[in-house]
Amino acid sequence: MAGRNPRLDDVAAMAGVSAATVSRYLNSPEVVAAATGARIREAIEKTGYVQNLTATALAGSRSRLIAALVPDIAKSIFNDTVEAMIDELSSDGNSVMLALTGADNNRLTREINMALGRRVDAIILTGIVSDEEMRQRLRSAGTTVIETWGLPDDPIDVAVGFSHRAAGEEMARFLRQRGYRRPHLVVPRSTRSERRADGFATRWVHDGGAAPTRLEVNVPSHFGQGRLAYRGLSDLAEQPDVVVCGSDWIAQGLIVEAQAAGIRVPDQLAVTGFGNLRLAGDMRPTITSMDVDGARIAREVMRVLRARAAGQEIERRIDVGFRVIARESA
Amino acid sequence: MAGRNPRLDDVAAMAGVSAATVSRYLNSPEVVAAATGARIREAIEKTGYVQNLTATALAGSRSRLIAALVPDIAKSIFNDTVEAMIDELSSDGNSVMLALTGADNNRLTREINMALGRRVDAIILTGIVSDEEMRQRLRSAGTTVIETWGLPDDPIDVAVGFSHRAAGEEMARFLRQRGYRRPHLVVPRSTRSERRADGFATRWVHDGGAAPTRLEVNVPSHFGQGRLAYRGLSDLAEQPDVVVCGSDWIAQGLIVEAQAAGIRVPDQLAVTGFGNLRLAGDMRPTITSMDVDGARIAREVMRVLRARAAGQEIERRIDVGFRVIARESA
DNA sequence: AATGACGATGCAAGCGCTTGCAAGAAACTT
DNA sequence: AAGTTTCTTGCAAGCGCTTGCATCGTCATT
Repeated sequence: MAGRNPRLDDVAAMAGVSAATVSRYLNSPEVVAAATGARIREAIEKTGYVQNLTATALAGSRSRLIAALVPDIAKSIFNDTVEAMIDELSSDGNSVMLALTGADNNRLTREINMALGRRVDAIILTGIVSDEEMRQRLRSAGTTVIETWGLPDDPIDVAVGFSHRAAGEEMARFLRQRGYRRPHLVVPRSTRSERRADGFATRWVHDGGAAPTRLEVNVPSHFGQGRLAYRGLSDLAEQPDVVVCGSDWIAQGLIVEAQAAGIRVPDQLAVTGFGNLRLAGDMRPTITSMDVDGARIAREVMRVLRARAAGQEIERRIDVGFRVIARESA
Repeated sequence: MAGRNPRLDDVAAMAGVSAATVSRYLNSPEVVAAATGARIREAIEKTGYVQNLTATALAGSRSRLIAALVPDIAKSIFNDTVEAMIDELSSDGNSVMLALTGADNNRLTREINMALGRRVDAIILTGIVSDEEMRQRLRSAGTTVIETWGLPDDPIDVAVGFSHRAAGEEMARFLRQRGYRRPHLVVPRSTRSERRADGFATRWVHDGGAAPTRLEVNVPSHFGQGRLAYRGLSDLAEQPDVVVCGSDWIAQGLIVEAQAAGIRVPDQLAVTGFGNLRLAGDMRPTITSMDVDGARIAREVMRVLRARAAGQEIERRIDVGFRVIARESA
């Protein structure tokens, strides 16, 4: 090797053209003459040239970098969405900066600043940014900002998701119709889960039921919390006939604990989850859950991004809906 | 807003210093005089300046961008490691480009090129790059390359992991000592799993056992494959007394299916997993598994990165080991 | 044959920051 | 008080690419 990475100039010199032409060939091959293109291709091959995307980003107007901020990836309901997004984005020639924000506002702030500093083409948020100052900051940054999974009334920029409240209501309707009468809610302490629980309760009462009992659990949720939730049932004055869990993990943990105690699910106690994770369909009994099409969210996000790149207008709120998946557990 | 983002110049002008001084303040505050620093800080505040890290990367020698390539994140045993790494890296002021490679060599190639193009400071690989040409390419790229989870004899650059063969041997020793006699291996089609299975078989035979039977399953592994594996048992001439699964998911799927068929675990059939995922300790029965300290891997990776950044030498192979976690299932 | 129109390429001015070198000011030495 | 050393800061040349404008053939058109 010549000691340093080959540059555009080197390729240009070898192909006998100017750097500008090589640049054009790289970005829109159709504008350079076929013969020239062939020579350039050959020169690239020979020199082992790799375009320096940092320089490209600085000189051009796009960075082809997208920031995705998620709470976590170890046990997240969003992973399918995130995975699908990363997949699609990179097939489109983008790189994805993944940042974890946890439940911590400081980290969110730090990562948003980082993203802004890298001049990303878009910031994809999962979960809700509640800090009003930060929302304002993002609005004025002039970057495309996509909030996912939720569907705020007034998105920062564009939102792709569904109404958690409506999802809660739907679950209430479903269980009521199945004949359950005493639901108990296990609610992770996250805005979204709480909203679903509220929707459930409102609807349930509206339909003539008694206000459901409710247990709050910490996030991120996992099996252990389901077990805890099961044990918590004994504190209740009246035993529920169905436990509505904020995630499939909680549901599964609760089922395991119930079964260990000799309780038959769903005969003696029904259980529902949320997220329709793989495990929901694979455990015994299979778990009744609520499905959100993560891949669909990813696709809509891509549609927004492409529209923006092409300078087209796009609706600000995109509802991808949800649906109850009835299985054995309720 | 003035129509465009504020630049270093703007801050400099407002603070009454040159751009160079502001740059110095940003990168090593201690070299600029305290009073000047204060003025600059104020100017930054007022203008709302956000350093353009693209330009920083181009002008400087570091990009503070790290590429992490993983097979997937939806159902990966690596997630804890990846999460811990992203966490630590971003506290250190780096951004992480996460790319998914699947099982597909083309995608790996594409993402490595992308990373090289962005002039990342390091590439962190999870899983094994088997393509010799690619290994060579990475070697000559002059970037820090860290292979994780595995421990090849001849790393591309640095490797942080453990010997899968040794892990397999250890499991064989453990089960033999517990008195099991007829193991059956459920092996995902990945180099690492196969290596563990080979280690197990070799050791088992060496210790006087009969060669274990073996079932291969596709990756990525999940509960469903465990169920399949359970059903596959009936094809065996002789029934095993313990099933050694390539992942905790497979183990759990198999247990669920066995229990549904009325088989008691571990009395009638013992099961082991791999990865010591959360679920291993949370299901009933709890699953005997093999633990790899993902956070430790992340820490070692960070140590390598810091050493490199400081220009220090570092060992090329870092063994983080593993250990059997004995629980109820075997 | 003269005139446009058009396609292909080159020129050169950035994009916003870093950093080696040098100079002026301030603080010590002797 | 002159000579050193140590701090601070500014100058200016990059880092490697993109892109508006200009140029120059080449064809098609009249």
